[in-house]
Amino acid sequence: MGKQAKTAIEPTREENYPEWYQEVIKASDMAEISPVRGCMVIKPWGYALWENIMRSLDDMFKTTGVKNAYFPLFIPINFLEKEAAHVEGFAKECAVVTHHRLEQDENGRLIPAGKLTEPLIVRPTSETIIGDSFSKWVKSYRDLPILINQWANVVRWEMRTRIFLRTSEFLWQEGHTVHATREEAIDRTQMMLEVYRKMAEEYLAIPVITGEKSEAEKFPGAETTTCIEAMMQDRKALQAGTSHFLGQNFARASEIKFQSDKEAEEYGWTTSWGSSTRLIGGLIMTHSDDNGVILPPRVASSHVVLMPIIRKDKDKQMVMDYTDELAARLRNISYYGYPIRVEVDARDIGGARNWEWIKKGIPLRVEIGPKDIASDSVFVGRRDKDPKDKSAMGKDAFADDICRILDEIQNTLFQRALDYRKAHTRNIDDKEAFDHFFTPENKERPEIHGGFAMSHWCGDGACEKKIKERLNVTVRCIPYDQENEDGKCIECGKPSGKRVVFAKAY
RNA sequence: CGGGACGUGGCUCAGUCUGGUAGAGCACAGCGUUCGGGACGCUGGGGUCGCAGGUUCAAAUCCUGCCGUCCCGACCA
Repeated sequence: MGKQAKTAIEPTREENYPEWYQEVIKASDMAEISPVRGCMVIKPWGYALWENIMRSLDDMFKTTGVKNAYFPLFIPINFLEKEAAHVEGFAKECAVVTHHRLEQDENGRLIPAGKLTEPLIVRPTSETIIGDSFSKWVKSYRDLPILINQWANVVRWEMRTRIFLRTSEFLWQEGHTVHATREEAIDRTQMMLEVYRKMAEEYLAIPVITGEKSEAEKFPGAETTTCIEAMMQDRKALQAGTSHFLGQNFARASEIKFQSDKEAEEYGWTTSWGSSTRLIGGLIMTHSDDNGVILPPRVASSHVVLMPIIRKDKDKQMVMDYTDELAARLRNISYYGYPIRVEVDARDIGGARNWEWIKKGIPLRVEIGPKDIASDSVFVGRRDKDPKDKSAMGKDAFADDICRILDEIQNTLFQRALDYRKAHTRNIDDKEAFDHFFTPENKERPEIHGGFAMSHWCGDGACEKKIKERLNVTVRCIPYDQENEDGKCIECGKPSGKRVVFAKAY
């Protein structure tokens, strides 16, 4: 009769969202903070999720003709210097390597010796180092387009870190392309944004708004930055992927030039696009509840856990055989081209076993005991339903139906998230209503409030800045999917032809 | 980097004000009883009290510095 909490995670989302987030991750065993400031250890349950995300994205990239390559972790400082806006954007958060040797002092302490004549930065992003290679690879229009992606770690020395959402080191992919024409580069930017939208919505079950960033929010050095924006359960916006049209800015900086079919020397048109382990943070904050993580089946670390229930020693062999046989059968089933991922958990640790898997977010939990076996059935719990809501199914029916059930869970999660976003998205045309929307009732301990305000904006950075200073609300994106509509800027009242998404952001 | 809170077994915390043998619950291991159940009993393992100095006969406790975590801000995927 232990002290049984109402929810597996404390505090609840309502009570303290940021702390809930930390606790959910801890309880799921996906990752932990490391002894290194701002860095995380991604544990197997979290890394499996990342592997599935990587695999799906990688397949999609390759379908569009992109090939993988790898570029150095270290970048000479003068490479970064080449693009002015880029310098301004990244210089402050660069980790710098200044020495190449350690020597022991009299106390046995290791002291950096061997100062580098040219310090190196640890890549915060790779436009410049990849641009250097591209400048050598591109001679003629016949060499174009160049379509490259790398899976890598990057370092941005952030002031404030949050596991998965903003860590000093994080894992990501960065795609870099060069094209002969502006139009082709813009097409590529859009194409990759669509890959991210698809990844978010169809795999992670995170509904997103696609659009363009404002001048203030765009990538340093980009001509335009496009993005996917999602609403978390605290109603803040999370940028979950970006695709940049870089114009000729980086081509000029890195001397990416080619001979056109008209025999003229021209600068290439480049793009870059990235998504990171932040997606995992977004997934957690979109779907998880007060009992822990909920993983969408298409990227879930595992799909189903089989939990044999063994009451008496004499049953043990029989129950285990039945379980192992079902595990093998399920592993032979293909779900979107890959085998069903099955865990068998035979630990005798009581109900804690069941709750562990709930907190880890596995889509399906299956209990298998002598009673079930007698009727050739299994006892199934779904993570998109209440923990107590479990039901018996014929074993064959379960195996035959598992893909459909997983899809059902996938769809439920997406629909739930979409409904939530819709419920907290408003068209707001009145400044007072706008301010009220973004102001918590309780200023001391702000409750979950606000959401996405679809409001008119004149496009002036000054208005954007005023709103940010007053409410800490920014233009998250200028959505593509909307009709042009005349209105007045929510801040200054000047005419505007479009609504934009205003929200507090991660 | 500014403001605030905090740092004691894996986790949550007591002990700090008033210096005097490091504690509890949960978790973990063993045995037993239970169990379609986030069980119960007994036994046991595990902590140089974030780090480094200082004061003192004596420091988790007092002083100084540093490091880290969380929250709010500035910055950002």
